[in-house]
Amino acid sequence: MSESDTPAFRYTAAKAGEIEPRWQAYWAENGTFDAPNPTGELADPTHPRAGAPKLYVHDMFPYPSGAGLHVGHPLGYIGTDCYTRYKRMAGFNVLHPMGFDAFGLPAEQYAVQTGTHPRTTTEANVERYRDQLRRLGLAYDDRRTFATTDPDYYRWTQWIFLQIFNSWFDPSVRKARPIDELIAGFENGSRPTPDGRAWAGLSPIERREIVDGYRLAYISEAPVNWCPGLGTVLANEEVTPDGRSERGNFPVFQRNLKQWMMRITEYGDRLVEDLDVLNWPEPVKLMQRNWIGRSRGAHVEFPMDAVEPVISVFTTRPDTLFGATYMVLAPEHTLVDAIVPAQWPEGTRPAWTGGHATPAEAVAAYRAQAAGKTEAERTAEARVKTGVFTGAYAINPVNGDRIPVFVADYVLAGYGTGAIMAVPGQDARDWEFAEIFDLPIIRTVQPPDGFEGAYVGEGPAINSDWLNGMGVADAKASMISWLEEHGHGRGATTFRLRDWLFSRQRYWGEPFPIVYDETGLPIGLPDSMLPVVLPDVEDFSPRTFDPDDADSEPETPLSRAKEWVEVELDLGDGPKRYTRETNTMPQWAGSCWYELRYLDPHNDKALVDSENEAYWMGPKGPGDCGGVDLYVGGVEHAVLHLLYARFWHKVLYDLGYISSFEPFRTLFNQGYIQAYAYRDARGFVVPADEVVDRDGRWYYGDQEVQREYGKIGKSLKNVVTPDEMIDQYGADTFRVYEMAMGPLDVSRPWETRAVVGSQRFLQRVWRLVVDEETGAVRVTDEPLPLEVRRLLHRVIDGVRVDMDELRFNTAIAKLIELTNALTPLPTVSREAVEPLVLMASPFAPHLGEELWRKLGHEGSLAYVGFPVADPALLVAESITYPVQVNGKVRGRIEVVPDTAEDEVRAAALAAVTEALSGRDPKKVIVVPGRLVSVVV
RNA sequence: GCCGGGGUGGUGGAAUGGAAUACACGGAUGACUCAAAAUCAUUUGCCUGAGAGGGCAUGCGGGUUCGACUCCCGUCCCCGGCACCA
Repeated sequence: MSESDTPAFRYTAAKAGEIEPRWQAYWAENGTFDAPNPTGELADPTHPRAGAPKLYVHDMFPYPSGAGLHVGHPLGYIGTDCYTRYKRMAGFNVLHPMGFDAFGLPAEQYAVQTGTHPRTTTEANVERYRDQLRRLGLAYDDRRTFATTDPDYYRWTQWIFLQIFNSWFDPSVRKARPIDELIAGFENGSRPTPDGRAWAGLSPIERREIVDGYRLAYISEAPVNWCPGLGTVLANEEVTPDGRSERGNFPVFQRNLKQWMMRITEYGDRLVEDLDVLNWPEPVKLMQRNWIGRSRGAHVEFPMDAVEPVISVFTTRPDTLFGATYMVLAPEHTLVDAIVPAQWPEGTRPAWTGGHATPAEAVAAYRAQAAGKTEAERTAEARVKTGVFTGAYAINPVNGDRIPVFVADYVLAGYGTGAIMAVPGQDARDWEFAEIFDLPIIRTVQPPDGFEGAYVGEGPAINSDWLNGMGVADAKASMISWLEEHGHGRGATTFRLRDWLFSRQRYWGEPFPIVYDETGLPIGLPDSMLPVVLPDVEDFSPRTFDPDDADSEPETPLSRAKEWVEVELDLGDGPKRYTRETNTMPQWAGSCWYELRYLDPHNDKALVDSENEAYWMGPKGPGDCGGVDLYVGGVEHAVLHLLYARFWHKVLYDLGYISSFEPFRTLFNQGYIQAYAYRDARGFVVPADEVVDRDGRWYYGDQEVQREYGKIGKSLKNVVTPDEMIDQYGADTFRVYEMAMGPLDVSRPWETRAVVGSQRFLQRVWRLVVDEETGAVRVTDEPLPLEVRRLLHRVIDGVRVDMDELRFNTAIAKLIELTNALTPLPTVSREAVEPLVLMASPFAPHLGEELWRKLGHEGSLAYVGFPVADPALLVAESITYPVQVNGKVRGRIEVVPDTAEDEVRAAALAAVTEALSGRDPKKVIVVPGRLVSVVV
């Protein structure tokens, strides 16, 4: 395009490039988007929205990577920005903050490669992100921003850790309580110690060990996911189903290691139940329910016929107990050795022994074989059931039957009790195993006629004594009562959810506010010693290993900072030597509570002032959970972040620090912007922006290439950045395009060549106000033609509804319609243009401000009321009725509103006489205001 | 395997059980221009027809209804989650 030919005052990328930074500077100077708190340093009673209804809108904050933003990243941010700008205009006191999730692996890995300190790269990346977001015109309250790596922030992350460390879960009230209350109970004798010993008779160390066993944050030596390739342990949530690390895709091994855990399992019931009150997408709730995996059933005790130990099993189907024909223990089950007899019992079938001379040998061989398999191998083997007889028999408590006990790896050590009663008639896995080992199958629920295999459905109980004829639910309840009465078991609930592995062997994370004394037991530091600042070290690389070296030992980077680790402190009993905890917290820690800190970001007395928390996040009434009014982010956080954040929030609620018991009342998952990538014949990716489309085929130079659809990324050579789009079209055009592409929650492909449509729309809006040749404002005060006025009010009405429901694509379509209706009019009326500019401004805020100013207004439009439709004008002047004959439209009639039904009917029949071709209508349906349907 | 979500023009998408395809991209034609770009105007689901019109279309097959993209049953395909969880 040649500069000289373009009208001097047309809205172009260059014009946008001049307007946009000017308004961004104006907003920053005037603190336009600062939201007043009810109290504290951010209170402002003179603010235009002080005392107005509040709205807290919150985005999942970004991890500022070295690569910067691509066009996909800001989709949700633009969405919340449009929404909050609209709501602010509509009268709400809107809080919309942004921060940075800046601890984590990439900065550390980059640091290891380049020798730059992670803080240096992190700070540079954060600055770059701030600039990129600022250029988009996002309206944040900049006073409330922070990075999780700021010591002022992670001081409170550490403080919350200490609250969790200093709490225990009291099942009788189903909530966390201060650990001091537990200790007081032991001291005054109102609470017995777990093993019944008298508290007074215990040594201080024994007492500390007992108390440590109750803490919500605790150290355990338990099987954890050890990833030698990363040099760190990982949470279950960070391990893929095939047993590899989600980050880096290295093998993960089960190892017994001493690690910090959080007792999230205690919150299993509440985490499941409170999902019901959340306004979240159902798929996300379902994923959380599945992850937590609450199962209700019973524990049943099976005595052995020859030895002492009793085997406890968990079952969800106590009603099928009469069909339990054998038992299975996980290979790792601790009772296996205790029940194995010296010899195979008389008459043991050869197929059960695995060819071994004694049960001990058979079990040992099977265990060795099972332990040698990785998770991936176990899954890969198509789940053919394997196992071996232990030589032992148990007694089915309900009928006294003697049933064989097997060891098999289809029973998992980590779930339930690690042992099952096998009911092949009602369980597909047990059925398979029973067929292989030729074990008896007893049906205890009547299947439908002709049914083959394990029947897990509903039906009357059979072969089950007093249960016979009962439905499954009744039979379960009846069996549980019987078990409890006879001391053979009790109703029980188990969870798939495991406790949260909370320590990592990394440098770039929050240090634990924990030291160890000479006993080796952990001691929480007092608040006065926070923050525990991450020390500067020479070598911040974690020790990594050969990814397949399962026997390697974790080594934390902080353990090499000797002068930091070995410390003299006075913890109230005089100066003593202590050793600091050298693990760091996982990346999730910082995002577990950030929604609270935005409310009161500089408070150094508390993580958040309770009045401010109650104002922004408090429950709106009895039964309401409180929380952020709208939380927007990707569905990839459906379990990890969202589960951890809910857990911390509930602990803080239990301890009385906050009034909301859920962090995010409403959740919205935005879709992803994806992009096409192209590969040549050899399978190599070619730059997407150099591929041309000819007749439905794609060419790179003269060679044809194949198109695929997927993520935006460097390796796919299809990255488009917001900065490029801003340079080529301006931020407003980019914003409108992203919002107009489709519904916010749907993923869609990026298409740069379609962006021009959004620019044309903004150009037309601009042209309505400004003469492109002279720059003069061309708006008049003439009244609008009535038809256009009616359209204007229909658009206002529709746009408000769309905005409230985050349906920005249809809101923009309506604005385009209005613009297209105004464009051909001989004069441009202020009556239409001002509402149009106001309605367009959430999407194109810089253009909106500029035109508002040109229209003669002072200051910013951020607090000007959003247009309101006149209901009188929403009623159409006349109504067009389509007239259907046998479901097909054969004519139309036009009538004034409120025409009597008889009249409409007569007019309609007259309009379709030709189509009726003399036939008599059997039936005529008049839908008022809609259509007329004639049946012949 | 189980559980979700989704299949509408060349493309992104629109449609409280009531005119399918709004709005935009792309395409076509025209105006302006020496020309091109930009802009503006017209047009654009498919088939058929000179035209008026007619027929067919919301993955596929049924059903409910005066009327179905929308509700119900079956089926195929795509995307996502979980995966021996007793």
